[in-house]
Amino acid sequence: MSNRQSAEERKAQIVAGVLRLADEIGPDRLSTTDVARAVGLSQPAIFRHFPTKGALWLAVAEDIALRLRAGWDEAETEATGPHARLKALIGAQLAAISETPALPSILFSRELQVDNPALRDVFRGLLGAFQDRLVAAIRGSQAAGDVRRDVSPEDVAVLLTSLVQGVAIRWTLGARSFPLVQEGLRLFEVQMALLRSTEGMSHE
Amino acid sequence: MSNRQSAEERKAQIVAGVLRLADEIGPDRLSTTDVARAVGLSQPAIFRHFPTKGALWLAVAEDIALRLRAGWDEAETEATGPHARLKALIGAQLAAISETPALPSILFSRELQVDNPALRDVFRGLLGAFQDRLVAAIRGSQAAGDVRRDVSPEDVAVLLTSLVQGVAIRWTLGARSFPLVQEGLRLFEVQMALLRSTEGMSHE
DNA sequence: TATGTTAGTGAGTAATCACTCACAAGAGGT
DNA sequence: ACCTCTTGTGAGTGATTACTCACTAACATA
Repeated sequence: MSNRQSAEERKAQIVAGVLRLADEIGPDRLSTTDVARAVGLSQPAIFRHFPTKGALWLAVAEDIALRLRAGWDEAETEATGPHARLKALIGAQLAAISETPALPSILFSRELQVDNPALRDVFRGLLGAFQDRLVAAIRGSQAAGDVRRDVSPEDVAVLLTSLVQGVAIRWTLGARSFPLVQEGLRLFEVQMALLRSTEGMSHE
Repeated sequence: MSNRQSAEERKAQIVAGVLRLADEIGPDRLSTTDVARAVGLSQPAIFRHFPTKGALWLAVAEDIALRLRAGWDEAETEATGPHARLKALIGAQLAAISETPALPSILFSRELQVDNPALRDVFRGLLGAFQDRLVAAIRGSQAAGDVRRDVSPEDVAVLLTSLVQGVAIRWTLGARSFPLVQEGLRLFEVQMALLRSTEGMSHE
């Protein structure tokens, strides 16, 4: 009846199924029965591949982390110049959310916030890593004279990640009725125009 | 054994209990049994006051809406001058999140995102109303020459709400290890300094 | 072809969920 | 004291949850 597959393939299928269902019915509503049906397995088969539901979530988080970091790497290697690098990083993050729309919800799921501290650590580390890359890119922009030097790179990084998160929240709550990446990058340019202003360049 | 109380008081107690528990164990993890125990009632007593759990959530949303709007009103009446008005609005929002820390989680709960469209409408309306107040305040700031006129007030409002949400996310994920209002207002001033830059004042 | 390993199943488990129902008891008016 | 409305309870409902167990069938290797 059912196709027998290698454990590796099955795990990947299950993780993909969780991500799809987390978006459709919510991360916390998600039951192992739902996952099994989505993948085309019996419910106990899930536990053949993951010892607990928490372990399954951890695998999902690691999959997300992998894809996010890959997106950042690609953005940074392809971009030329400090402004392009910043824009590519922001764009990569927006694209990742657009392709994995369950991401914001997972950030606030009880699984992450309450039940699964390990999951929380993974995402905390991810956000921190993104922040670090942004700070580095912003320092580059400041050195190139593309961003005024009288604001701390850390604060700028926070403003930019906030921008991404804010757009993502509006996108999620607004039934995803506008193109996330496009709107996000438009606002990014607005913010960058503010940061590029010449006043204060020769501070101190 | 248990204190008999008026329905009005009990409803308020139950709503307060939901808000507290939503923060402690997550909005979706929350069961009517938990709520009952928190208030000191039997579990069926909850359904004496609210016909369904969804109705209970709606009452919670209306309580939140009431308090948020009251905070905005107070902020706007007490503030003098366009800058103070903007700052007071942002501060009120930060304070509301700080006092009701379950707020961000509720925004992404399955109850709101999936199960309870009415709840979703309430919060969507709330966010829209806040945005409108911000836009009005920003127009005032632009008229007073406190904010440059070559950026659209709508975009500025989005940037500022994003700032609030971004700080709130960092605060939530970071185990609330920094003072939310203080850090939020600090970043607000950073952003306002960028928006105050003189370049482009005599546009058009 | 024989054998050990691994991916799968069907039938359960105890716990928990929102919600119901018949009934008890406090409070106010007369 | 009596009546009535309202707030409460104890016991129970069927549905759903994560997870287990005994067992089977597909595969790789010899």
